[in-house]
Amino acid sequence: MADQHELREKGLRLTPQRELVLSAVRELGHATPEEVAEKVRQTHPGINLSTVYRNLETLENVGLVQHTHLGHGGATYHAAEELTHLHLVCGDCGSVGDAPIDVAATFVQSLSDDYGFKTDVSHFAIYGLCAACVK
Amino acid sequence: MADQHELREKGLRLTPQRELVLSAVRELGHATPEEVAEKVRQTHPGINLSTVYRNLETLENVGLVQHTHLGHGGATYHAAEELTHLHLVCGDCGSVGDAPIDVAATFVQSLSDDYGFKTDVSHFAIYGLCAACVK
DNA sequence: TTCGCTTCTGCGAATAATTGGCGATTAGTG
DNA sequence: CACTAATCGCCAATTATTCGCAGAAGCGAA
Repeated sequence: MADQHELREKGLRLTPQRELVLSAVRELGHATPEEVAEKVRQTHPGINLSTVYRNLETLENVGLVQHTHLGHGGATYHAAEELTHLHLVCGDCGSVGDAPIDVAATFVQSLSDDYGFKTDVSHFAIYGLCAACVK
Repeated sequence: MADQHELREKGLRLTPQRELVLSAVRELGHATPEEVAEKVRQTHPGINLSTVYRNLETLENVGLVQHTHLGHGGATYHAAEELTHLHLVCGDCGSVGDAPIDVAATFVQSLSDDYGFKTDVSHFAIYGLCAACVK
């Protein structure tokens, strides 16, 4: 596994739990801590929820994963690599759609030019109504 | 107070608590339920947190206030009238800046044209780094 | 003004989500 | 192989929000 490298390079110990959490996040795409825990437990039942929370936080600190707030209470986690899209959260049906970040390019640019605000497009959910619910 | 009208027109009973919650939201601009409760208690100490939560929800249902998730866990509430700006949340210092919604006009338009997604610009926080923290 | 129906409120318990403490375990180093 | 510090599992503690219920109050009608 090249995983070994990537974790250890960040100064982290390579524990099975850590690897499992990371790969669960990668496989799931979007996931809440609870969902990550569930996924991990499919193969390794003993893993504690606290451990999942702590590892998500650790992995986030070293930049391997990131979280987004999709509106409700809970955060959802992504692998850092695949943060190439925006989240379109439907306030009605709750679905989460994707759109390429390019759509926001000019918007981000204006915020930067006009306000000096550097938008973190990846950590940023967009609320509204999806096409299906608009009808 | 014209307040009487606006609440009763929506089919709500006009209770002191309700009015207090609404005016607290208006005075505070942004506020968490907790902050609203605190504000209200400055003049009327007996008011329960549950009541604040319930009234915020009720007021939201009739469109007088709205909530936004600014990233952490808690929601913050606004009066509906003043929802003419975006929230620029700084992930570093935690500050919440404002920008007129116009900045997002073309962005919103693209999402609508390309994805049929109707963005609720008012209920939508933007993450990033504020000008001060970028330096 | 009083009456009665229904909506609110206060209170306390119940839930959910997340965090923190602590002793036991284990990765990584020499 | 032994040692030290990071990490884990377990569980109690927080924090945020919701729920159930009995009593109080708003408001239209008599």
